[in-house]
Amino acid sequence: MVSTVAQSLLAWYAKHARDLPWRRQRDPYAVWVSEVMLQQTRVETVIPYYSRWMERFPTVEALAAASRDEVLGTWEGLGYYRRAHNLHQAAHMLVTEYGGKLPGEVDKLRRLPGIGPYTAAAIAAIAFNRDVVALDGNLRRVISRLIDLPIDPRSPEGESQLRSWALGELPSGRSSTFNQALMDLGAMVCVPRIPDCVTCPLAQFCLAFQRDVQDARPVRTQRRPIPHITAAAAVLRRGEQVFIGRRPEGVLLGGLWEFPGGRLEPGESLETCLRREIGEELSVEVEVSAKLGIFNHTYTHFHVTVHAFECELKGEEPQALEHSEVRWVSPENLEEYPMGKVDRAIARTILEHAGRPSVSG
DNA sequence: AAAGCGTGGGC
DNA sequence: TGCCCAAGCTT
Repeated sequence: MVSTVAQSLLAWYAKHARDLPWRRQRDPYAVWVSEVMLQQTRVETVIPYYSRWMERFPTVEALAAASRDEVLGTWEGLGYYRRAHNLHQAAHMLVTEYGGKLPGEVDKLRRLPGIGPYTAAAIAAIAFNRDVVALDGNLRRVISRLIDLPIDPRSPEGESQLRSWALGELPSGRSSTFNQALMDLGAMVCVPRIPDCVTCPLAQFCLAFQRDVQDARPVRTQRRPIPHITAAAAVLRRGEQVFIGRRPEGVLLGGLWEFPGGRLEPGESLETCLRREIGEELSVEVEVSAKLGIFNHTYTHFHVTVHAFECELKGEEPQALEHSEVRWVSPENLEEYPMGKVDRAIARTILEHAGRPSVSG
């Protein structure tokens, strides 16, 4: 028995489903890659990354065989770099434990790094058509409005109400379509701001619409203000080469390469900061010379202003005290080393100073 | 269980 | 401009 809600939803989806690259086949690997890329990331942003990724790593085996820098380099710019690291790790596990095939069971999927409750359910539903609910931001918003949920949809109680509603409406054996239809409805009609209730196929079932409180659903939780910090970075030179280090795993921008440096402490000058940081990280003394530039950036939970300086080494060789790996590289080769936004901007500036225009803006 | 973890786009 | 958001996971 298919509920009226499901009937209306699936009829709408039959006409309006988005044509997305990862929907053109039902390869579990492709579904997995797309789901991980889509975590906290817009569809339009993901599409070009997804295409490049599937070209370079078309199978679990190809991904497992790739180098860390190939993987991170393909991911560069997408953010939340632990996702790429986890994808790589999970590919190794899949090759050794599952013959390179993704399992279709939620509990087995959950054991792979980077696969949480949502992604496990999404793969099980979309790729294997299992009768499970993949509760993402879209479904939380759509269902919060349908049932006029007056509490935080991420709280245990809110989550439980959303899930039991969805399970009750889910047409058995059509889970793949049902879940994706709710996501598309959330992405195109039941959008966060100014939902298009006039064209919504579920308006007749929507309690928030009937009560005209759709703008107040889902209920929002408060966020904390984010601080602003100042930092200094050093471009150490040895002849034509410059110094970079790889950030350790599990920290901000883990696994990516960077120019050494760090956060300015209260009352400290930029020069003192840089000499202190280089001493702590690399156990060498430097002389701070020309300023290369000032770079602003916003991360998830703080803003930063980075002052980059050319620095001269006094004799000794830098030690990798806080980096997992360090290297002297020619500026024209910097591109091969995956970096976050700020360090990539510094790298481009170095190239410009060397009289080579950056590749793109 | 609250906080850390990127980036780009819309208004 | 500054803030909010966009298919979450981990500790």
